[in-house]
Amino acid sequence: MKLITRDTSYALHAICYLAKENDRIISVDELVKELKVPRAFIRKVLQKLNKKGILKSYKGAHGGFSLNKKAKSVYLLDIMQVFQGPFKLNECVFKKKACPELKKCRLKKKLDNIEDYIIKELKEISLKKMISSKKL
Amino acid sequence: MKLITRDTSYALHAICYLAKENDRIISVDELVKELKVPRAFIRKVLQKLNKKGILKSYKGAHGGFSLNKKAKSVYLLDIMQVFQGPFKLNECVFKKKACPELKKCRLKKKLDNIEDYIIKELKEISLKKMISSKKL
DNA sequence: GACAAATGATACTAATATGGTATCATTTAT
DNA sequence: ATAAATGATACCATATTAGTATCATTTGTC
Ligand code: FES
Ligand code: FES
Repeated sequence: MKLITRDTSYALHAICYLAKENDRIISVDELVKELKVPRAFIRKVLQKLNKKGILKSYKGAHGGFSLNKKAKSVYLLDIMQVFQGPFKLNECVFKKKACPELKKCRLKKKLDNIEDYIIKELKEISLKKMISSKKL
Repeated sequence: MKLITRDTSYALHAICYLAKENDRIISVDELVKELKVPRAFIRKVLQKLNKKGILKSYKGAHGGFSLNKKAKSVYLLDIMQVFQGPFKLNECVFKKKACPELKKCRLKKKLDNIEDYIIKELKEISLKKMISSKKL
């Protein structure tokens, strides 16, 4: 039961590396050397982040990637959702038909509360906080 | 990105039903009729819960299942872990070798904090709370 | 302009997890 | 003895995750 998949993990580490290097353009080659991650896989990850506007890409010789936003306005939740889609604790599914007890079910309400909390937490963690050396 | 799989969901609903019926022995047939869930699947789910000591089973004619614990001492986390294994936000994996920055990595620390929080939350939700009609 | 160095786009494969089914063995109330 | 139940297991289908490979396009440099 994991909340963060491999691609999200690679993305996080790549983005953290980029953030620490400020606006330097960094090639896939450099990232592969630094992070020891499969080249083809990380390329796909970076391209996706570029399409979502989190990274900027530079084509051609001496090309590469850099952050497209301030480190304090990139959030963990956003990165997770790029690769893992929207967050849903429990769909409350019984086959095809809508859950009959939806309105009075306490379980569903509890789960929704937890979901809201997790989302709030993940939204508060900015890239800046991640790479900071300060506590919390 | 879902935190609760289908089998956990079925388990929760079955267990809630059992809890509401106190110590009555309830057959798979009854559960299937009540919950409209695939018979073979729910059987597997119930057998697993029995092995883990959360349910008691009664074989033979008029057999079935009942709760093996007080509703206030069965927790959501336990049920989830029966089907989904131990909770791990992020394994911090770079291929086979241990993560080199494990000790100073802030990202890892943040994720661990979130993980701890989720576990704490899920541990606090007892079956009794789930089926209660009171708030929170 | 030729060329090399980079990313863009896309299609493919392999491994694992999830969701579900089927079958036969065993136990037990009647 | 028999029918009604669970136990144990093996199997199958689909989706997701993880990873690879290939060719097209862009761009700096000689
Ligand atoms: S989760 Fe749907 S009624 Fe409980
Ligand atoms: S998660 Fe391992 S060094 Fe950051």
